[in-house]
Amino acid sequence: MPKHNADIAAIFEEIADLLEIQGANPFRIRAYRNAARILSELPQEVSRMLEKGEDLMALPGIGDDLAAKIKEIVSSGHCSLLDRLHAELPPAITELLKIPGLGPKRVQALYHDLDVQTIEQLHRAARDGRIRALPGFGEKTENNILQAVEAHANQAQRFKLAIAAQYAEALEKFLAAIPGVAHVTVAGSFRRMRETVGDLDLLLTAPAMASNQVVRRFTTYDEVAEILSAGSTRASVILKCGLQVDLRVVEEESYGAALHYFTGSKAHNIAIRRLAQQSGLKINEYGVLRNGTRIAGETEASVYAAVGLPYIPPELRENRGEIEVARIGRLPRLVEQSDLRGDLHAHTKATDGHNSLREMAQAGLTHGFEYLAITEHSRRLAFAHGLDPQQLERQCDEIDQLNAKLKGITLLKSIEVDILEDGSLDLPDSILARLDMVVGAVHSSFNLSRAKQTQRILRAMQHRYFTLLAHPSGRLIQRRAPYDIDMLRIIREAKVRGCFLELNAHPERLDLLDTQCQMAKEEGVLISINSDAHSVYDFANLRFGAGQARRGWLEKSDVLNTRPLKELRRLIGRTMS
DNA sequence: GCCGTTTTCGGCCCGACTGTTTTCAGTCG
Repeated sequence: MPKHNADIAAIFEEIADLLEIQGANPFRIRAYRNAARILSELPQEVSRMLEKGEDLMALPGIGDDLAAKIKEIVSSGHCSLLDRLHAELPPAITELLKIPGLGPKRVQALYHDLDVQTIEQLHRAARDGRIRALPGFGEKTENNILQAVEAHANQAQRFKLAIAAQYAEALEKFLAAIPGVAHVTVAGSFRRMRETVGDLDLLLTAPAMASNQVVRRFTTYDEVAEILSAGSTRASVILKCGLQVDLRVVEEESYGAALHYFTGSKAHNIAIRRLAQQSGLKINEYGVLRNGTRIAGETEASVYAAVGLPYIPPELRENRGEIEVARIGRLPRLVEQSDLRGDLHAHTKATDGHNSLREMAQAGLTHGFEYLAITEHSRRLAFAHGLDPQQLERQCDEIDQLNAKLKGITLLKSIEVDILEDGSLDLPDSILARLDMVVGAVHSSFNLSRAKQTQRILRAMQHRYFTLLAHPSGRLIQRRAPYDIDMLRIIREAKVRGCFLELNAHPERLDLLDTQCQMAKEEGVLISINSDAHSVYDFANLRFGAGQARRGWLEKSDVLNTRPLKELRRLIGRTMS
């Protein structure tokens, strides 16, 4: 069984959980969690790195011991430390940590005193009133556990960014209207534009005297289903939709420090605070302090400046090397949504879209596009009314006629052609030759082996008219795993063939992943940030695509559709045989 | 368990809220 990075990360997470219950050194536990995070974000497989004889200790947070453990897991399929821990503690016990309110100490006590090993046993113990008798527990804690266990059954999922945005924006409006409130900012993973968010972190500024009142008002928001906690400066609630919202109120002078703290990521914050420590400073959510005296904190930039760094954009704050490049003045100038001059993936009602060519062109114009590629599905995708060669011919004629009348925007003749299982394209060269560009995509046979799936896509990219690979990994967030492919080989082939990869901005896709964007950038392959619009409203999704691109460190020059039309035509116009 | 402008030991981010006690541990973000 090949071990993927995610498998190894899961083993390290489990080790961390078990060590925590045993009361091990917290920094040792952190080392395992840190390694799990590093591995799950790593774009290449460590098993492959080992095959190639690369040194795992070059990875941040991986030292002698963890490198040896990774080797052991890859070669033998198991980890002796985990085996030993399983012999010492019941294997299901880490499940108990997922119950809100239960941490390692309480889980340890429940196991030791009541032999609670599973969530079912926990439920019974709480119902029978046996928990309240334990030292450090009480009636209230027991009740909370009971409720948390019952809520765990239909536990809250992570929310896709676009969905969270709807709740966030409504809340922002509500909060901004509260007397005394100056700033309202959604921080946390939402501000970092992560593809899904576990909760919303809202930061408000208000005078200290008003703080209490502001928190109370927040808890009366119409959509609040449950108040988890509410103090004088912070509160947590669950909305009716199941989304948790954490609110924090600070004074204006602390806005920057609080925003930095509340935006995260945790790993980034820890690294920044460590830097501060090294120069005798302390950073908390109220400011940057030297010997107890505030020296910065009103803006985020002032916090970074205090530790000798330029402002780091939120999307980069994952502790994936951004601090090191900031220190040497090499931060990327991240691409902005407004840099996009066009969109290279859109459908009309000729197939499964909802608007006409003209309506899509008009909408493109209002989004400031100079060009828009029309990319219907091809005949293989019958359920989407995919076009056959004759239908595509007719659409090309229509586009030519419309282009003669349109001012300020040019429609590009294209197609989202199916890449068939053997890597051939779903339409003949005779019609592909007439197009401005060819977008290829996989819509079937998702479960091929890694070798076959990779070969399939490589072969498609070798086609003389192939221009752009749409949604390269095929994953649907929380619904469908990516197909098993060697993305680095595909990116390198794109470089050789002079073609491009898409970052599909649809909130369900956001495909390429951020780390894969970074990989493409390093290999010198341009990315096209496309909406995959099926209606005039979908161009708004480019916001999420731009966010993902920024998380992938992409600059304007790394993005194909930041180019003016003339340059774009030169780039997509290559014909290789 | 990792790591080094505090270099091979001795540190490792920091504060709010809750519940149980009565000064603090546990949990969470």
